[in-house]
Amino acid sequence: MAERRNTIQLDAIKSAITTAGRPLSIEEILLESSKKVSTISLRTVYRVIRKLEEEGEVTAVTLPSQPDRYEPSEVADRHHHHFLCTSCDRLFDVDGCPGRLKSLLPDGFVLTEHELTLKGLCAACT
Amino acid sequence: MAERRNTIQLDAIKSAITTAGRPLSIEEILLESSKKVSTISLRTVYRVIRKLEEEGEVTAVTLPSQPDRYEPSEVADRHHHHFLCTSCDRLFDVDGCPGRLKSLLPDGFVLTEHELTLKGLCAACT
DNA sequence: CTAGTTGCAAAGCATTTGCCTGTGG
DNA sequence: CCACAGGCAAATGCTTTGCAACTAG
Repeated sequence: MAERRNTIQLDAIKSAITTAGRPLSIEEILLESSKKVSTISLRTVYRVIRKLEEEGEVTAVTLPSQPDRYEPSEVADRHHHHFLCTSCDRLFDVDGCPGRLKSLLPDGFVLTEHELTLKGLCAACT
Repeated sequence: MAERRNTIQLDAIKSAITTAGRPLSIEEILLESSKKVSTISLRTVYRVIRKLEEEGEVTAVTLPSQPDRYEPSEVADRHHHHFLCTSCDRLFDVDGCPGRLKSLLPDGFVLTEHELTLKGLCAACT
């Protein structure tokens, strides 16, 4: 049944996400895919992203007081952190990890995950 | 003009925040101060916390998908990070800092702040 | 022939506030 | 006597969706 159609909107959205090299917000995805399909709507971006998310193709990145951003799951699955530019509000991936985290813990605490968000100015905003 | 009254509610809230030793959510503050003033209302917690925040006595801690939590500004001003227990949902302060963060940055990026959130199980939930 | 798209209006949703009546510092 | 507390109901501020009519794979 589930006949799968390959629409230009789906294409534009997928391409936006994989090309960006950083997690994009719904608005950013809308903006970016508009360049290919000028009439694309916010509604469609939401619908497609939800579907890609369910299918496990994209993963959400959540920051405080910020809308979720999305990146390809294969990128998200590689352990990494993020850099938020406080000027242009764009989020970037940062490879590597400071390590030595367990030594920060109080006694009796067990560490299972951690999130590091760096903030400052990106190269374009410096 | 601003006649200042020292109510038992204000007392209970201040005491809850300073005694906890960790950032408390509005709900947690309500719960904790209820032990001293059983009739205290959510409305009052909000009103008092806002005032203390404006006066710079308490500082908000914001996490993704979590209500804000509050701690005394003197604690917040000492650079530290947080540990979120994924079982009891309580947030703890963690002293120290992994360092070596600048080396993670791409070229041309300028680092001004960073936030580290550790997650796992607290001593009580292990 | 239908999955997919649009566009807008409306629905979440969780936190925060307004208001108005009491009350206690 | 007036700043503050209490109790709801309602606003707020987003992000997300429902719907019904179109469009295109």
